[in-house]
Amino acid sequence: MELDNIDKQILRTLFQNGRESLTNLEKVIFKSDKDTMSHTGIAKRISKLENSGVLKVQANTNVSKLQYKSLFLLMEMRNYEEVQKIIEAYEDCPRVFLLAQVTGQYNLILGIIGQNIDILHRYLNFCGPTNKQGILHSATIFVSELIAPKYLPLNLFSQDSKESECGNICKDCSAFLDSKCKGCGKF
Amino acid sequence: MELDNIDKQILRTLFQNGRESLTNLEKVIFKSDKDTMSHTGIAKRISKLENSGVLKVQANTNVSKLQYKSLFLLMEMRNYEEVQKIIEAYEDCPRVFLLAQVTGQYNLILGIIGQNIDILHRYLNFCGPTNKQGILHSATIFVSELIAPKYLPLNLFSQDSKESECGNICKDCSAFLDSKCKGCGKF
DNA sequence: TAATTTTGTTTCAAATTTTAATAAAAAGTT
DNA sequence: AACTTTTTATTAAAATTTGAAACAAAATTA
Repeated sequence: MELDNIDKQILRTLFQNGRESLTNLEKVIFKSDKDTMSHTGIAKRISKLENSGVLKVQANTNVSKLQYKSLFLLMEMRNYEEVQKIIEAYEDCPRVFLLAQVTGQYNLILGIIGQNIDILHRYLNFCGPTNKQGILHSATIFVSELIAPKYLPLNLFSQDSKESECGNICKDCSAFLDSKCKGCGKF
Repeated sequence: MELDNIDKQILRTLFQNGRESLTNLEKVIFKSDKDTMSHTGIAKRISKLENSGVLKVQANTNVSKLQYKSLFLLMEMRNYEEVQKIIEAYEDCPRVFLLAQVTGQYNLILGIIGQNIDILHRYLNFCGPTNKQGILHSATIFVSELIAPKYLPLNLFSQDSKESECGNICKDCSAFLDSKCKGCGKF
């Protein structure tokens, strides 16, 4: 997918305000431009960008404002198959705000979020990826301040109670039973 | 800032589609709910969330679809002052999609993005944060696949030609002069 | 308790979005 | 080159949505 200047202008403007009206987009994008485009044309551009999977306009959340805490996990797995297992288990975990397969000493990086440090510790100890098989080595890095992005695309407030992919059953967990942890998706 | 269930529903729904109309939000949020709220009420909730800095509806971009490449940098700086210098220099860099101050062996994590591997290498060698003073140690981790978030809030297509904070002057750079690099904000 | 602020409702005109019909341009085929 | 198809954009009208204003209720503060 190649983007032309109009596409980039659209992305740029919607980055500032994702709910900007089409009529305003028309004005803003072509304010100092020789060529113009109708708001209907812009609407079609947006649909095309969305349908091709390049653009998604979303509610991003400033987790610092909510006092949430986060950490990064660097993981070295025994082999590629184990990497895949972790990815499958945790890619939809509501606590995972970042998941990347990488090359070098480590082969996975995860970003994990929690309502407070306690919950993060509990996650690490009981149901997080570092409890899985196939890990040769891992490093935990606590975030003292997340500077960018200021607003993160987080499905924090997911209510889906579909079976968790990670294989952990909250109702078997003492932290959950003691109400110290509210379980997946109950942020 | 505390969020109640209606706020969470709003965030959840706008996470799925940031341009959902207020009228639809009303229908979706209260479809199976005993209490309801007018679309005007929801609009006021959204404004409040935005004004308090918790929510921002933005265009997020799927960088994989654009074939962009990325890497993480872990940096250990000599002292806190040097950490601050890097943050000030790079927090607004259009290539930096992630910037966090952390504790442990390293004290900074950066995520860097580029149109291709070449540009990333050039950035590392010439104008990236690893060229700054005060670095005791750094590790570069190339991303082979970014799994989550699928859509990143990136100001990739920024056109602002305001002076770059990083202190590098593109017009003094051979890569820029040779058109091998298009400079900041010219994605 | 009273005053103030916050949060929400209703109503309705103004603004916006969507649809459909059409045209022009670009890409693909013979 | 000529023709067809596909893509992209325009206009205009209809349908929908938004936002302002006036008001009411609830929560907060003095």
